[in-house]
Amino acid sequence: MILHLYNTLHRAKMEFVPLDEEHVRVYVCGPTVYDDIHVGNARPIIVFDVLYRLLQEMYPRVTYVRNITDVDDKIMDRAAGRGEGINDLTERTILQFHKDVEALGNLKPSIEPRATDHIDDMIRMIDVLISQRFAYMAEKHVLFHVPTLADYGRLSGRNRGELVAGARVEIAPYKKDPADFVLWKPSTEKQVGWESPWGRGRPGWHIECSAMSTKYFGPDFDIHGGGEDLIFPHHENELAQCRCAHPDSSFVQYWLHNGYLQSEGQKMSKSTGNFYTVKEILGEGEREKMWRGESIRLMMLGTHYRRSLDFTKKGLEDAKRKLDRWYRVLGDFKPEVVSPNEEVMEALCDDLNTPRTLAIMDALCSRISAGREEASEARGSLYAGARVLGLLQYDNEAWFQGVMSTDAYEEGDGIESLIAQRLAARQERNFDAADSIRNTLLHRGVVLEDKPDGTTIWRRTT
RNA sequence: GGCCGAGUGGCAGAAUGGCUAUGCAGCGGAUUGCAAAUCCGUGUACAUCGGUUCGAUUCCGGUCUCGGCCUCCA
Repeated sequence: MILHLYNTLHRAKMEFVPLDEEHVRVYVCGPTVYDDIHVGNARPIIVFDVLYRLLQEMYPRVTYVRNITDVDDKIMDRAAGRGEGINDLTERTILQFHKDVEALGNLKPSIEPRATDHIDDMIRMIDVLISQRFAYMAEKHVLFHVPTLADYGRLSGRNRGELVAGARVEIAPYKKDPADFVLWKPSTEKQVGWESPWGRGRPGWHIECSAMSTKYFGPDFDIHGGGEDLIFPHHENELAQCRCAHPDSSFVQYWLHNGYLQSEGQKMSKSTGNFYTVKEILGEGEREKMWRGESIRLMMLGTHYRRSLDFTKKGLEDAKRKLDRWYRVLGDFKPEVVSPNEEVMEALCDDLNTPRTLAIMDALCSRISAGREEASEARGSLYAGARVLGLLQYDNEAWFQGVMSTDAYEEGDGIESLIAQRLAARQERNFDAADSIRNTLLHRGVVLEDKPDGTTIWRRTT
């Protein structure tokens, strides 16, 4: 099976050939930890988690690095605004981040480096750039000099003339060239900072990913991913730094970028508050807002990763229903072999075509429940397909009846006793009483199903 | 203004130069005390105008519309 991936650098789908067949290396830009992640931040994490799982199916060893940006002006501003220490803010945010991404069914990355643990690596790289005359000092800043790299702009498909012409931001007077960007900037006494050959200061944004990817992978590696908004300037500048610091290397072989999210048909915007945080969608105790992480995940995978996706409550409901169906069809089935079938692999190997994968799995599901399929084999395929997507990770009972938050629901005992009362009423053919109990439970988010053998099962609606 | 991407049936969303996407919703039926779940059957599409072609939703060009990026936002 050959994996094809859309490479932003070449604007085309290309066959994936790893630099080292024995060890595939993937780097993805992680969060800046000044606030809880929103559903837009969750998309690249889910998408590249699927890529990570797929690569693990195909190659003996995969290293997945996803960084945490814990030094940034937004962090400093937020902490100052709250009168809180920077470490308190970042530690708390990272804790919530880990809860969120786990609830969304993501594997842990192999390495999760933090920017603040790699200041020395950044300083060394900046030093090389200065000594090779790709960077210069000006008013306590160190700046990368863009004209030193002839084909700067190759990744984002723009030239310097366009950049300068379209610049919306005021250009700092100490820049030799308007396109030059910061590698190191000075910190005041009160601001967080580190000693460096250029005085006490802190790194610019782009240098951290360059320094950390180089540290863990060396100057060349396979895949670098992130949201499409990172193409410019972040990834363009990473590329520039790395190619200048390591002139014999081409840095990243495959650049992958996921599309943006909209929210309920509107642009997601922090200023209008038009976005959901992951924490919010996962509920934290409010039943109406409570959604399973897997519902969010499935919804995200229902649209191809490079297209824009409208995040809606209706979409979550659809995803939940689809998962119900899959869980129902599988029951307590656990297969011995969990390799996805060829059809599923083919769809995923076509630039992670998850919508097509889902269609294949729906077809499997229909064939199983219509009794037209050698059930255990089809169930195995369904299970394995779900596994490579990071879905169906719950036990059946936990999915249908489990509580997501301890204080959110009544105990299951109350439900069982009401079901028993209803059964008695039905046996007396007192259907009004029976229906009233069913409605009571429905209002508590519990749906009943009477089975042909006279038993009644129940499940939660969220 | 520059660059990039997209426009598919009621909704979501794939593939494809000629052949059913799929899911949800709808409609008809089976089943059920009623439901729920499940099954069977069923309708609706390819923004627009040209071009290439035996044939285009699919390729090319124009138009319109929408979205994204244009120095620190995934």
